[in-house]
Amino acid sequence: MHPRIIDTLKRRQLSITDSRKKILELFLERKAALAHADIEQHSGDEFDRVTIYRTLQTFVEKGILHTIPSADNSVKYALCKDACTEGHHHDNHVHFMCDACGITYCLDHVTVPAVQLPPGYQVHQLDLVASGTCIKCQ
Amino acid sequence: MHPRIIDTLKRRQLSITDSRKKILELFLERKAALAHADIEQHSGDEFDRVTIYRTLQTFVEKGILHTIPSADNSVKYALCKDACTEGHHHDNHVHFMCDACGITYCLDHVTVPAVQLPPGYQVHQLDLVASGTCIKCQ
DNA sequence: ACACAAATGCAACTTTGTTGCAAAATAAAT
DNA sequence: ATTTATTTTGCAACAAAGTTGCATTTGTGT
Repeated sequence: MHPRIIDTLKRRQLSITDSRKKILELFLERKAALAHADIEQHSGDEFDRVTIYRTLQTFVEKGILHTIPSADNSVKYALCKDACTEGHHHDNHVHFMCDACGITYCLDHVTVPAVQLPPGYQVHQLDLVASGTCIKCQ
Repeated sequence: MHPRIIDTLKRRQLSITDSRKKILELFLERKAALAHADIEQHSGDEFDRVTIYRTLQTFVEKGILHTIPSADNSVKYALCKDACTEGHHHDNHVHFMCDACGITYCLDHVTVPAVQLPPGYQVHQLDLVASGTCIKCQ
């Protein structure tokens, strides 16, 4: 088991349960964004669907995961960096979705450039999703 | 009826039907992005749910509408500018989603800035969604 | 080991999206 | 203007995705 799992849960005062450990581990080892359906498959009927929904929701609320918007009604989740505060991710990194393999990555080292909005608009969050061909699918 | 409706449909060689006229009119008069559910409500049981799904799909394929990604599993649709070619919108404008009133706008005059991706990634599309407080909700 | 709190699983349900096909509406041809 | 061909619609049935309440189980702190 990945050493960061217990720590991550304890720091948020979350009970340490099998499903939470397993789901966190999935994210830590895959290093890519996962949709609810992906988790359901890879956890092999170990947990109830409802448990997965609730776990993902809790992880987002506690700042362990963040959601990645998509244009096809399939929200994905990805690990927040530790700096994230609870509730949102503030580091505004770019997401990349590969059209070929379908994998979505957080490009942690690419930051979203500033945009100049018309006067009167207050921005709280910026999400930039790039899609195309990833480095493995060239 | 808005004068552009018939023209927009004819140019794409689409049959001119009640549902298509009505749905196009909704977008033209609201000037904001609409989700499937919004359309279902505002067309008042006039059309079958299936017809709305198919109409939206057709409009996206024909370049009349484009989709706006979201992080909450509720894809929205918005009118393409006339310059759009069929299939996608190429003008890469910014989208703004207001947390207060829930309305999503296309900011047609704000373009997505270039981002420098790591070598090996080929970008075909960039989507930038800003969220916060819109000019009416300050 | 015990009591309390929290999380899970189950069942039932709602909402959302899809598919095939007959009926209806639109477009094209005569 | 009427007929024929094509396209679109509505219905029904279904599949998938997400939600809620509640009893049972699991985890936490003493």
